[in-house]
Amino acid sequence: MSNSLNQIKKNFTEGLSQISRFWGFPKGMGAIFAVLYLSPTALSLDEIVERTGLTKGAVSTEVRTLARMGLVHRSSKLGDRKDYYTAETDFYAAIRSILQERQNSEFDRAVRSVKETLTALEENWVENEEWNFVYERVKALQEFFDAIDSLAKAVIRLESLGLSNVTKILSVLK
Amino acid sequence: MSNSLNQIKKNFTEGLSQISRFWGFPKGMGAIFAVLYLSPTALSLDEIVERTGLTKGAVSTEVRTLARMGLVHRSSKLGDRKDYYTAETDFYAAIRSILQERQNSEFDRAVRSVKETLTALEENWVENEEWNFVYERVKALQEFFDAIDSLAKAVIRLESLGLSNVTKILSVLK
DNA sequence: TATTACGTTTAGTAAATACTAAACATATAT
DNA sequence: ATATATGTTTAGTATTTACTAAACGTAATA
Repeated sequence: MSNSLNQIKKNFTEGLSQISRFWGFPKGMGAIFAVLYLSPTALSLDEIVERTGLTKGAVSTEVRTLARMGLVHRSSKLGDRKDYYTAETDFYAAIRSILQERQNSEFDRAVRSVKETLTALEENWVENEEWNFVYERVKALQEFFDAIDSLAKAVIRLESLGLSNVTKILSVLK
Repeated sequence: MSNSLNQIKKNFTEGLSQISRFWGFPKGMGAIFAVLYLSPTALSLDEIVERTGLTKGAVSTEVRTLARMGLVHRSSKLGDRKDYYTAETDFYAAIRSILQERQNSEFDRAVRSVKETLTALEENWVENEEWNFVYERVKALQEFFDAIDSLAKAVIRLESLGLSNVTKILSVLK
């Protein structure tokens, strides 16, 4: 029965919605990506609305952030003023894109505040045990963040190298 | 002035709170970790309450999940029935612990649903173009998740090797 | 056995977030 | 110029999540 495929698609979409929520994104985002990912053709905004059950407004904004993350692509057909959307299928590229997105934003500001703590400690320096202790700890955290940062940058640089290769490399290390 | 150190600590705590929220954890968790991290001595639950401004209930539950993640450790002093808490300072160990925690939980269940989609497609197979298309896509996603999974497992295996070393290795690759 | 010192659980509240419905903006077609 | 088709923004609502206040459980002490 042909209905079976729709049922399967629905299950898949629900699964991706959950995964989306798990990573701290709205579940609607996962659903939108899922319907695009399973569609052989590019979909218009209204088609996405129809298949996800969300409203135009929600789809409009969420599809934009998906595009900014590089998980979907917006295109247009000649002589048709609708926008059309397709899913990115190169997930490694998408990961790079997401990491790059995160480089800026909230996170960077917060990490910077750790570095500021460090300089504040240096500038108002008082030689005593606790001051030393706090300084060492903050410094260690800052170095950790630096390491994370360079790891992220390294991953970004892996233009053509699939994540699976990285996995192989890591498994050789132990 | 000695007050300055408290001010610096407060800024630091606020920074970690934001970082915590950014990664999808309650900001209170970040605050709790921060005060423990900057304390030279182990702190009791009530001391944490005092320094974070949270209530006992909140600290009680959040300190427990921090402990489960391996980010703090619970200990007790002889002849004192309070529990005492300290921050984990080996962040690489903590990362491993968090990854391990996530192995189970929500995420795994969702990922499994993708695999289920795949078998559902195989079992109800209908030979046509769309069916093939959907199958290929779902399969590609499933392989991607597998890669992520083995990457996580590889990282977990890196007992003694610091993340900073991984960074170096990655930077050599490009 | 009653009291005290703790940690945990629970029931309710406040705050944050995702989403809806509808007004709006803009370009195209009539 | 008016109407139509489209995407966006906005204002409000519903849902979820973090947190509070207080009751509760439990073990140690008196």
